Amino acid sequence: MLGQNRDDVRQHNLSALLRMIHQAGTLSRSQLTASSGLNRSTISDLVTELQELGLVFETEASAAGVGRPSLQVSASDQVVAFSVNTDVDAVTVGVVTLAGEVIARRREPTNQPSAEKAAAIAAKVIASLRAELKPGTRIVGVGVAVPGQVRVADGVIRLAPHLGWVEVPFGPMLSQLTGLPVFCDNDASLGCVAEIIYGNAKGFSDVVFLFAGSGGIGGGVVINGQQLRGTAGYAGELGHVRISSNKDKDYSGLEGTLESLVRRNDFLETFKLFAATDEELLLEISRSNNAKAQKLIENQTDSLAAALGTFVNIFNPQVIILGGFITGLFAKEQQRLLSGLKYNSLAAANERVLIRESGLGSNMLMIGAAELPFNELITRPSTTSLISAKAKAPKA
Amino acid sequence: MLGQNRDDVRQHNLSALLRMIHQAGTLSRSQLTASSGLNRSTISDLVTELQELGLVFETEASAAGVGRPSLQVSASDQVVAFSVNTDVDAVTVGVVTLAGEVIARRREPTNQPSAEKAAAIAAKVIASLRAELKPGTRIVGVGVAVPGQVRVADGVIRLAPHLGWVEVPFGPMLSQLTGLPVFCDNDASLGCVAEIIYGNAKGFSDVVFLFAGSGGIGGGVVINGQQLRGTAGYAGELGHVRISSNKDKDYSGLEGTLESLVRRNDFLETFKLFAATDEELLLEISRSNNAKAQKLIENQTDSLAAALGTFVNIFNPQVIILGGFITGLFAKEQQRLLSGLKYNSLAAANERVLIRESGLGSNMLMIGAAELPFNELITRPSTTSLISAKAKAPKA
DNA sequence: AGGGTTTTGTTGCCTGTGACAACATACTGG
DNA sequence: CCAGTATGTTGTCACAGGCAACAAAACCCT
Repeated sequence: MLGQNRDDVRQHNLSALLRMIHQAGTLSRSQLTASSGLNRSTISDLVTELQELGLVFETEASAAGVGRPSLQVSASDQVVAFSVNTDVDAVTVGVVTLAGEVIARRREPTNQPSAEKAAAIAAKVIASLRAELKPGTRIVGVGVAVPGQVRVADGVIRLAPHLGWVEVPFGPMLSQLTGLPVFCDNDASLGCVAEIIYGNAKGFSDVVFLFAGSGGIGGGVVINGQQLRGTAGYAGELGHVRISSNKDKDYSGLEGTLESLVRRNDFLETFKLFAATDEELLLEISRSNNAKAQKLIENQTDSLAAALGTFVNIFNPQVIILGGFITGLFAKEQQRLLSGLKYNSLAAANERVLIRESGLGSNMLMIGAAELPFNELITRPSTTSLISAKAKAPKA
Repeated sequence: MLGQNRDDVRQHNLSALLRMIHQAGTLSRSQLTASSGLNRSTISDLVTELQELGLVFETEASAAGVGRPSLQVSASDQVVAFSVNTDVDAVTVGVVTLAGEVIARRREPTNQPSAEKAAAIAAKVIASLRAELKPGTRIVGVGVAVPGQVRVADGVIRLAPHLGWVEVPFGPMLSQLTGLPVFCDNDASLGCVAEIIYGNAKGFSDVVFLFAGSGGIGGGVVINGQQLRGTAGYAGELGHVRISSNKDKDYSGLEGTLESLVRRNDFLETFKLFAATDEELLLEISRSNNAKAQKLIENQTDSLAAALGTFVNIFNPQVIILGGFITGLFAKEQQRLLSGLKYNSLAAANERVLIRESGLGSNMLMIGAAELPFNELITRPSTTSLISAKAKAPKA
């Protein structure tokens, strides 16, 4: 349907306003008027509708400046989404408000859970968090961040190597257990979205995101404001980009890739650590002073630079966001990384690119995953149905 | 301006219809009704407006089937764009109608022309072709395909290594000489667009295009129906993707890239040719039977496969279109290429990807370049001004 | 040949949406 | 307290597309 009829305009404008409010948290009506280009009276009408839908609320202005103070429009904190991150060592569940705030988070340690087990854990925590929600709170749905390749359309995990999941319909499973709509996507892609809305890529439209955790290297890309997903949702696998003729294989079995060359485990071995949090590892990297460690840092920095060069040539982004232990390489060997990047990319494309560290820390995936159900709501504000927190029959 | 007002709807629908007609050449009103989702009466109204703008014309149906025959709506062949391709050995200028037909083409041989010289040649040929246009013909503008990095916004060529152009405002130069609006873009990007509209990628929304000519390897990418351009228009430099630790440099000075490993000149040397057209070279590749040539073909096929694997991991496209001499590798070593691609990419992403040869031949760049001005017209059908072919004061 | 059926174009009317202008409201600053 | 400025509110208006009824042009069957 390429045509657009009358009703679509209303939907579009309602959606555009809600998106602005969601991303900013709070905006004045006059700001909405200015940045939407719509008439004052139209904004008034649309905001009233959003209010009636229970998605936003208005508050008196804290007058500052000449003229009549504009009403402040805020995203409702009575509208929430659950976010789930299934990782090798834990299942983490969060509650995120439409205003973008993480109001609860619970981490359930486990060890390489099967999909069934992870879904059961997630459903249990969701039920418990749901019971604690304030009365009147309504739920949009559940967003799941998975370290692996996800078929976004139907929530099937095609391959999550560290979890050992192959072709698992995790989305439907969790939906069955919770009775809520569930949306799944790759963790790094969601991290990228979160960084753009609330983090260090805020406001940028062309962003490359690279996250290096214990589960290898994941990537997320946003181009012209749109998430790169590809035909089936498997795009953006930046860790599996081949940059070397090396025969080392990565976790997905591919040779000479970024993930096969920039490895967290190499650092753990060199520092003689069995396990470490990202914070501990970053500290070790920053204060390392022996030759062997330095050599490792330099080699990995060079590999990272080669990959970043390729990304710059392919995407010509405004900013590259680094997350996980590779931020340590950036911090310690910034000059080497930047000159390597220059060396491996075209001048036209690399001259304006910014490199930044991830800015959201541990809430990143919670926020990113919640964007999945929120995005449904924001795209169709007046037709998406919300579910009451206390949907089950209350005891008399 | 995220908001959308009443007038935008009309523009949007007008634009959507014109785009459909442009791509199909001719469509019946009922087809327009069906695929736009708009009402019959609305279509009637919109088509009338497009007709009044002189962009389309209607003809009686060649009745086939029950029911009243639907009027056929065709793109006007009185509305044309000039396309220009500046290459190392020639400047080629074409005239393309809004229906997508190349009605004239002229090739002016030259030798590594300066930007000034190329612009002068192009302007001269445009003037001569313009004089031959049928009276009543109107011109949309000029589209230029350049083998190099182009800042799309203002038509500045940042670097065209083979032409030796650095930071040249070719667009403004040619606009000055012709008095027409001029739009520039990278040649391979335009080839990709052409293949999607009229060629072997017709109808696909996620396409990777790779063209290997005498000027190295260029790439074009379309994601979700949108051309990948990046912040400044330098995205899609697929030839400069690093796939090896090799120290060989490509034409832009980058090491270990696809372009440094898959080289036309290697074939010319092996076949002891000084120069050859693509057709001649493809013939040589297809009938080569000595061990040395075979080894070369296999090596280059492997390099190509590694790069394609990376593209599949990054973009998860529906189809990859190959153009230039690498189609010879695909034709001769298809199995090797496909299994190499599988080896170098994730199963989820590679399982459905198609590989095809370019289908437009020598008109590809003419069509692609013409899309640049046409796209302006199609985006804003009622406000874009067209220029009469005989704009100069006629002699009494 | 002619009436029935099907599909499409045309016309006039209707509804909903955003623009606009006039007015009301709420603040600052002298 | 009044001028100035910015914003919210209200009623009217213009205009785009939907819709229904009718006309037109083909096919099909008897």
